[in-house]
Amino acid sequence: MKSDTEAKNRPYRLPTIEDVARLAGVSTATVSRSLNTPDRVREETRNAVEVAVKALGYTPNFGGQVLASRRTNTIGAIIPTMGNAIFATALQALQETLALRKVTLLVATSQYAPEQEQVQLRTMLARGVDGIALIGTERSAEAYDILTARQVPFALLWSIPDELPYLTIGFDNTRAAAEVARRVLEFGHRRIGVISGMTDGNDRATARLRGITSTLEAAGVVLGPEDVIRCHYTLEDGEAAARRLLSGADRPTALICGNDVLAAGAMRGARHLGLNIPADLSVTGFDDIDLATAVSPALTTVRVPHKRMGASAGERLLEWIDSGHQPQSLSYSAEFVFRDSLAPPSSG
Amino acid sequence: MKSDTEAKNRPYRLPTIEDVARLAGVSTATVSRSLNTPDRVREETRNAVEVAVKALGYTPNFGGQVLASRRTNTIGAIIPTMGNAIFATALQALQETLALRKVTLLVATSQYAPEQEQVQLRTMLARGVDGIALIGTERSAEAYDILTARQVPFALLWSIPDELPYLTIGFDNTRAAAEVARRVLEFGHRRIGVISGMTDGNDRATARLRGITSTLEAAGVVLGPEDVIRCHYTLEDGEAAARRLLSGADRPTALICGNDVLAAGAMRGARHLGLNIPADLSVTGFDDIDLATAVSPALTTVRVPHKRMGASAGERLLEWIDSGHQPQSLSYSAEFVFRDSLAPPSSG
DNA sequence: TTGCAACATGTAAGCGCTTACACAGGCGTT
DNA sequence: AACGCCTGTGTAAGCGCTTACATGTTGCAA
Repeated sequence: MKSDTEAKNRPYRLPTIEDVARLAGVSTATVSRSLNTPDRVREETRNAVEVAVKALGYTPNFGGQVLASRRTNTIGAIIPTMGNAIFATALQALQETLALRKVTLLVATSQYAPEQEQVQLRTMLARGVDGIALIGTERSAEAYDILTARQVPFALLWSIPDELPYLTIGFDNTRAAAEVARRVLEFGHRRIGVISGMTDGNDRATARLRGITSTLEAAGVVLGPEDVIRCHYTLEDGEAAARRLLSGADRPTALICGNDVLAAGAMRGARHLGLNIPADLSVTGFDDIDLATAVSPALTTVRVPHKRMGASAGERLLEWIDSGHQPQSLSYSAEFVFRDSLAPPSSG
Repeated sequence: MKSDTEAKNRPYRLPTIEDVARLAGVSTATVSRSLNTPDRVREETRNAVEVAVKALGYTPNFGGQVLASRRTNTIGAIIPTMGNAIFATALQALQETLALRKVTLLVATSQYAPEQEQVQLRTMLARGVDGIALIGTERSAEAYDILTARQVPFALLWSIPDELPYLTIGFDNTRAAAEVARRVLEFGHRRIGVISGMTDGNDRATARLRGITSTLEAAGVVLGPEDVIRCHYTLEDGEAAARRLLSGADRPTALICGNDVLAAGAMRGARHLGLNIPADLSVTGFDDIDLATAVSPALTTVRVPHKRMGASAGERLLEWIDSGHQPQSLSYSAEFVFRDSLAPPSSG
């Protein structure tokens, strides 16, 4: 009975290192060394092992490897969503970097929900990842506790240190957003609406909003609560927010948006209201994803170094894992990108 | 010396199942059962174990678990790129489905390159994934050999069986593309350009192109080699292709594109040439990603059941893994979505 | 020739978990 | 009262690999 069942699932048992050793006429230790540290083995022996490996179609068993070496060669990443190309692409850059080093990427999404993130975090740690990449710095102390208790190397992307002792690889969201606001002001706008992402639990959104409001206020443009909308990051949310902001009597002449998706949504909303961009309304985004140049007029936005952050995260994490020492944090700059969606307000 | 080094890396050794067993006053087998099959353990015992687990902060060691159970609870997915939201979102749906069952997702991208895919495939198998999701059906016999030799459950997404005995979860690309062509013809277009993705190694692109050309030909519209451009799937490629197709003397009045990204690129190209859409030129896409409604006019396209494919892939793979039997393939329908980018040609 | 590195390989002890099997005790049936 | 069965738990044998240590070889200096 039992052998029957077994036969159904695994007609032949996969070759083990022992099979290879036997066929090559060496010990399992030598096979292991041949595969992992080839330079510690005589060429002749190495060849014999290689032949045996090929003949049997041997691949090391992952579980055995992990158990014995205490390494999974796996890194985890938890991002808010794959729906936004900015994260998806950063992830791809990370994965490509890791692939060069034979490390694989475990991914999960949090949907911008801290509890979700924590669940995923736990799962990843249980999977024994050697390192973890997370977006942003704002999360529960508990989450950080889990991380540090396990002594797992981790990198925080997208933000720069808030005096945190952790490895961060990011850019100054506040400053970048402030520059957008400054440019909008420079074009002469005074009635300005802001479409921000949800700020709770999201330090990037918070930082950007802070950059915007403080810059505007410094210029004497004070935003009322009805001038700022916080919403989720979808086209529909952006559109709805724009419609609301534009429905009042004293309509804004410019909409500063928390990211390109919201901005594209806002543009769609404005269009539906019969407004012309940028003649009747200027719109700015943030991220500079492809979408920014796919819409018309193209979006004024901020170019976020997403691929570089993804790639660097991979490099630094691997460095940390190998050396046992936390590497230096990294701060990139985000570049303002001027395009046609921003223009002076029509004299009205 | 040795203990020094150890101390540096791991001040406290992580608790093992044995520590838990000792503290709870039971055997390791009972701890294991408490955790994996709680209903086989008396409540009282289970509680004792739970208390011990909490007290020690115990998490099962992944390597040990894998080695003993011959299961990694990990599923791999190899997609062409994360850059296109259609795949990123499908992946997210897959991941969410798996998360419900405590299974994690390993991801990799192939950049539409079969060799790349095969490398990634090997890596994933070496990681001992319990199942694999791949896009499309066209790949080397060798790739299929690897898969079947290892007897790893795998699902092919996005296409429907080409008489393949494998688990496929897809839709009829040919038919969907044919419908697009039919609609374009219905609107009266006769001068038609096609911007297709690269067709080699890409059965979806091939199928779509076939659907388009055969439908057009059946209506007496014969495409010359200069009317069809095959390019990569970026906005820029779409734009460049459109410029080329639109630069000739007898300009097409409609452009049928292999996906929404190409279509958005084509729209941008047309705009730069001073053409008005849809008055001067109709454009159609494929996928119905957010981008399709972010551009103006909104794209006529085909709604691809990407989330459902992702989710179903997860379910069927898990089913296969658990039961040991390959589940039935699944065929979804792809719905034509009419929007403003398609209109009759201007009488010129 | 001898002694001693340096190198190549083998031996065997785990790594932490799951699970087949054995066993004890309680229950219902005959 | 004897029997068999079910339930709950323990015992212990692996799962396949890495690696510290031991052993055997070789080459070279003394």
